[in-house]
Amino acid sequence: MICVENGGRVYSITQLCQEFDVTARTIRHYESCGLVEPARQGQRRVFSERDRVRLRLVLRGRSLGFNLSEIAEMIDLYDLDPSEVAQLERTLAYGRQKISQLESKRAAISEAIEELRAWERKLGVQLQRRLRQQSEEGKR
Amino acid sequence: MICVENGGRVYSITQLCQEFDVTARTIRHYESCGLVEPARQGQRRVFSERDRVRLRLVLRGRSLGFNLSEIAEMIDLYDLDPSEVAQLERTLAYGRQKISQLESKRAAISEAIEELRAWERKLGVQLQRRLRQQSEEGKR
DNA sequence: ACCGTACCTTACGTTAACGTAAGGGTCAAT
DNA sequence: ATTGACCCTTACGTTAACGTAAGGTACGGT
Repeated sequence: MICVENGGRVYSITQLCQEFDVTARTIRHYESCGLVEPARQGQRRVFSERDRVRLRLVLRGRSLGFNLSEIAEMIDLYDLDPSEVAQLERTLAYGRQKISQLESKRAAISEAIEELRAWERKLGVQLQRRLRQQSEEGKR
Repeated sequence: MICVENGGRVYSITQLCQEFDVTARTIRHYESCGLVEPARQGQRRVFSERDRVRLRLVLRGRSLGFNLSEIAEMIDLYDLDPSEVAQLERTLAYGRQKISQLESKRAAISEAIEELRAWERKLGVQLQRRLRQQSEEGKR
């Protein structure tokens, strides 16, 4: 069931649960942390497209080993209107720090991938040897 | 203080704590999970080079958002001697699965980096504009 | 009128990954 | 002989991130 409200597509909590494979409890928890800010129709939460995007960002951050407060700081970078220059500079500096943090994480992952690939090649060779041995035994 | 025991460099718990910036409790916890297996001199733990490598792998995995049991499975791939071919194939399949998991994580990180970089460029432009405005005001 | 479904709040429970305190051993140096 | 550094075990405490149960609301369909 697709819902639209004054021009924007909106989502119920269970729709988002199904899309991202999380429980409602999880999304409500994220709301209580300020990670999403659904509107209300009576009691019910009404999630906007923006909420949906933020939810996706939260889940991505979570899978990368950030905790929810770090994630909050990071995604809050995207929607702020810093009036003071000083504030703007601090924000920019913080963002750059986060970028380099992410880059070193990526480097760590790349290392891990390379190591596992080397391991895989080694084990693949072993496996081939074993299989040939077995077929030799089969001929006798 | 550098210690060597029958040909191999060994480490005390505090040496590893300092090197990797973790507490002794953390390392002992990893031992209780089987992530490191230090020898003993009396009561004291004696860590080998292998333990040190494994500790490094554990910390890397942790920073990438894996839990300790996932990490255990992954680093145990490196030192096993699978006698049966079936077991070897299962192990290889598991390793390949982990590789693709890591690859999708890397892709997610790359996305996050790109988004933040775009954000940074945008904010940088804003900042320049503000600074020019300020210097204009200064001239008057 | 009744039911089922979707949704809500409140609040206690759980798990992983340690933190932290208490009490004790060993050994070299003063 | 005592002190301080380093290390140990045992065991309860803590935090984040939800899980889960209990009880209630709203509403479209039969």
